[in-house]
Amino acid sequence: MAAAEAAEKGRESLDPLIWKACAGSGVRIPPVGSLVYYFPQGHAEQASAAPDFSSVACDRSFFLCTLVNVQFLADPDTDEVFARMRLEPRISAPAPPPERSVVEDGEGKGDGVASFAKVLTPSDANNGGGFSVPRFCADSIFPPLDYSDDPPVQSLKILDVHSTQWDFRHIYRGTPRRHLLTTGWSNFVNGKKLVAGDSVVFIKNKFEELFVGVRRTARSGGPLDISGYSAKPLIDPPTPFSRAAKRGANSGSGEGFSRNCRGRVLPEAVVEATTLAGLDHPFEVVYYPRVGSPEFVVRKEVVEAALRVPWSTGTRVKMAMETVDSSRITSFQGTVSCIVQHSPPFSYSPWRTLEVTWDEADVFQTVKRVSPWQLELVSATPQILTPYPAMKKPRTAQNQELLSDGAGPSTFFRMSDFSTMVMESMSPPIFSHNIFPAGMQGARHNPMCVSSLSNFLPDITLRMYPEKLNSNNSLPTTSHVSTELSIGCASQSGSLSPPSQNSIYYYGSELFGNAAVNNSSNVMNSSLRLFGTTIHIGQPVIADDKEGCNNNAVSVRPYSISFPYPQRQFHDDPPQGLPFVET
Amino acid sequence: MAAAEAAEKGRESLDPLIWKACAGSGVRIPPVGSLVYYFPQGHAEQASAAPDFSSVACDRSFFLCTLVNVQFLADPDTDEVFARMRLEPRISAPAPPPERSVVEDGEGKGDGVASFAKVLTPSDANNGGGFSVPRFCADSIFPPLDYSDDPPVQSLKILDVHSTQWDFRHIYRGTPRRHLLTTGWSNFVNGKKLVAGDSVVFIKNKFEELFVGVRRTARSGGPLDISGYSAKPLIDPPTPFSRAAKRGANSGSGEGFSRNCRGRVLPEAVVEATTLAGLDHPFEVVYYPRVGSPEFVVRKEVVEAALRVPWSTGTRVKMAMETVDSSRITSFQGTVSCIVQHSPPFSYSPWRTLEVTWDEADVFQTVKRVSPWQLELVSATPQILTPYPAMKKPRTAQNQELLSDGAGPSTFFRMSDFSTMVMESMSPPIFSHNIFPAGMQGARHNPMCVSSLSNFLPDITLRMYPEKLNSNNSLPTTSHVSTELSIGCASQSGSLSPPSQNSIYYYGSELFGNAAVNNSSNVMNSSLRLFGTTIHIGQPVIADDKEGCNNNAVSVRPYSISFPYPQRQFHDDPPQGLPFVET
DNA sequence: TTGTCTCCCTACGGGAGACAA
DNA sequence: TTGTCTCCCGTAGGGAGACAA
Repeated sequence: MAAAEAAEKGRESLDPLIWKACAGSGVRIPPVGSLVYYFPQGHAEQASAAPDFSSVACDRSFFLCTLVNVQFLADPDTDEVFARMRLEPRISAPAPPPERSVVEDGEGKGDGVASFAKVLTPSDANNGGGFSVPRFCADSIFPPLDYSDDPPVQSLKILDVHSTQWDFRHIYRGTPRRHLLTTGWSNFVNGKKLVAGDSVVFIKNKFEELFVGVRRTARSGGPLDISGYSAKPLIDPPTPFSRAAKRGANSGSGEGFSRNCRGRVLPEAVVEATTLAGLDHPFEVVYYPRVGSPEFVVRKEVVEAALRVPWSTGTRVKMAMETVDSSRITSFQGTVSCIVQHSPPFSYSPWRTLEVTWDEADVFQTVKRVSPWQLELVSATPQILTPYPAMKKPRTAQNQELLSDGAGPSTFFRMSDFSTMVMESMSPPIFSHNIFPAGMQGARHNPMCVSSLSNFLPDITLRMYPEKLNSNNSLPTTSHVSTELSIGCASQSGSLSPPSQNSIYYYGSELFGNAAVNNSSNVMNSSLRLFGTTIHIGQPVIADDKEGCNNNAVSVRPYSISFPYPQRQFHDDPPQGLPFVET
Repeated sequence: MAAAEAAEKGRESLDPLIWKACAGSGVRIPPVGSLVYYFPQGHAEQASAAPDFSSVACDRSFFLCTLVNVQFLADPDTDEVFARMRLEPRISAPAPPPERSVVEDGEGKGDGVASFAKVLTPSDANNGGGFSVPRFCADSIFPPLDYSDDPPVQSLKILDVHSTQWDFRHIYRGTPRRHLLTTGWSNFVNGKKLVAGDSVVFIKNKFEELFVGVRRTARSGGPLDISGYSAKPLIDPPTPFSRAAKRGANSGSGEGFSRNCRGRVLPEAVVEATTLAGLDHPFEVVYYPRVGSPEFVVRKEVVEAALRVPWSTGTRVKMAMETVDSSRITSFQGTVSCIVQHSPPFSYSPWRTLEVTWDEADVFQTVKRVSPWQLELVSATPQILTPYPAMKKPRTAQNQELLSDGAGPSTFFRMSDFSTMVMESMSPPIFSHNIFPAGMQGARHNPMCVSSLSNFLPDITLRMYPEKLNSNNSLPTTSHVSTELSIGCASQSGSLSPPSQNSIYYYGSELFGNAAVNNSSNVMNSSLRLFGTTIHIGQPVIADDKEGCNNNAVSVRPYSISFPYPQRQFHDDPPQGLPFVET
């Protein structure tokens, strides 16, 4: 069984609310009983080495399943939380029982659970045993201090995910006054082997009991490469989860666990799960929630809704991401720069098929390729205020060469089986849209405007995604539109509006929680900047993984990086430039 | 396979000479290819909990095997050496190939290997990082210091059993001058988790390379109970060899390994080995050499020779034991006080059937029950100089009740199958003795003299052990006899002499090495003290394990404890009263 | 508000001779 | 000869305010 790989890990389930707080509020575990899609590619991203799928007879790259069981667990060595999910493949899709999962629901704060995460600064992790407690954390999570004392001080008893108690001295001192954890903190840092960049999560439940969780950063020394997934040459060398380093001081110096962002799951477990799924047998998967490791078990409705959207190069999108302190959700905006086609056996997978150039170039570029359901459309009708001089010659010819490469014309999603499933489960009204006339191939290659990717869709894809084509004609948008100067080619007005703003939001809120809804509204009511790319503007590109859309070609050119996100005022980003995704 | 239990332990074989030095010179591993007996009881003594033999169909309690392979290994966690032996059961006994094992051979010092063991004092283990190097160790093992320096000092690079190097500063300083290890010693103590009572073994090979081994004491806190083995209620609770205690400082405090004298071997491995042996399938066993854990894989000749000896209550015996510094072998003398009969399924086993009251009451009583091949006969004809007033009434009646308990009369060794094998392999001359007339049962219950146990042997046993009965008539002894006051009832002159002094010595020297021969001679030429017991005097007792010969009944009464063993002048016993067997 | 610095106090590690068993 | 003590020094841990980002 797949369970063997984590056989001795995580004896008992955690309180789901505590688990969720440790995992981060952005993590969505579908409710038990719901219909989900399982994506082996996403599973493989969590493996310590590249799984060898050559033995898998089935060539499907996603599997419709019923989620029959979820265990909320924690790694005994690293304290990282993970979920073990039992899945039963479903050929046909019976009506899913309407059930809601605590973890899928929004904040969990309504349950009296509050949490605060902080990325450890070098001072927190290295120096003489002190931890700077952000004021918000002290005020909202810790019991109130008696400020009539001088200095105000108290002892905190905090349980970790293994119910081991840690004692900390919480003191409010210094000039100016600040909250600190002193005695006990050093023990904790050593015991948990924390380094700068790791996060601690302080959690208070409705009984005012305190808990502490840990999120590990991948050890610095190499950028976290999660930009894309290629089935062949998975980068990381196998890092066995060795428990060595119990030797004397002279020998090994290891910490006893890997900090690799992969490495928690055995490659064999992925292959096994995929094999079992292909045989329509029940199987188990283990999911470690991490920023940059999106869920690979996703609600059926979420996936299918996302695939109804007419994603194309130049589409303006936004992606919700929780702040590092897990207190809020922020949206980041960008432009679809590339439609990725994976290598076999995942040619037909929608997993991470959209490559996005993010507006905030510095912090977000490491997550370049995302899956459609991670994105929301930005409902903007951008006004092209100034023509942008093309820095490079439009590569129309080259892209057409690319299209004619290989075996036949590339398609957006060539997954006929998936499409079939999508269509089976579609609600009738969606089918009532008009079919957009085909035959637009190569119609307008104006660098100032974006042709829909559907221009390149062959007939079969048009038949499979009728509503996508139709949506290209639906308008108008109701969102506020930025009046800031926009550089480059934004999506053409009227050609990118989502078919149904409501349906997008519905699933978006499913995916990202209620906070995301509120936040998205905020963003929509805020100013909106748009960036373009110099190359792929107006040119839908279907790129193979190996060929790729490398950054040289995409060439992001931010014009202005000041952007008033009111939501970020309480962020706990470490100031020394740790990549956002590592927190 | 039995190997699974130690699957990840001990990757590679050590140099057998280093292994032997770490194990102690008293350890004898039979040579590969030789015929041996395997005793599951001895194997079970090394298990972490009482093996459950109920599933073992075969009721044999020992197995004639060929030793087909030996690996000399070291535990990666504790540094303790152990041997993995592969055994092939043999129904018939072909001529064993004459081969000698390095480890079975005597000192190993002829190979240029020298070693010195020291029991760590509290100062060595606890205090501010120093180790008092005995002068002999510094002179014989360490490279010579340049005594013209002031102070003389050098750096020692010493490899442990995993080839990890440890650096020590060796200095000769203080008034009066003494050898010390300073810098590096504290690291070593912490790294190896040494405590007072543990031993370190410094070893020099013929290339003058230095090695260090570790022998662990059972954690003080309870006396080491290895006095006897009962199949049913094995005392120790299961102490899983957990690698926990990787947690923070607040939680568990474990060391990562058990200091239990049992605990290295899984009970299931013992059952598995016994099961396979019973099916005449090859199997593997792991043996951890420890004082008090005698070898359970013993050369066939050694066992059979020992069983030819007419052991009986009152027999004067001696047992060789190496000094704690492994530099010498010392003999301890005592009197057989009890013949133990085990509970099923080991009723027919010779394992630890002899209970001995040792002359040196304080240091040796913890090893009360021994196997015949661990003992040598003392060829003495003790003179009873003063009648000893019985402190307790002779429990003749009670003992006779005990004899009539259970299913029929108890026997010396009721192991018909073993006897058969012994007889098959016996050399013809041994069979040429006369059969002693039977029917002496209950003849003389004189507390001043010891009746031979053979008095109680039923006919079947007489047939199996003809030479034992015959030996009761063989005399005289040629040994020196003590003129010290002897208390209690010693064995009657003329009734205990061994049939062949030479044969006893031959196997004795096989078992304990050449040094034992020399040493034994020394002892024989020294004065000889004899002690008796107040209870079992003159009463051959066959006791069941559960009923036992408890100490209250046996009641050792030493009269004089000064005993000039010249061999002990260089001992490294810690002075604070650690039991001898724990070193 | 909070990250980092420096100061400074204390505890502990550990190296030395004194001294005694 | 060597176990243990006490002394004493150096370093590291860590708790405090200063100061600046």
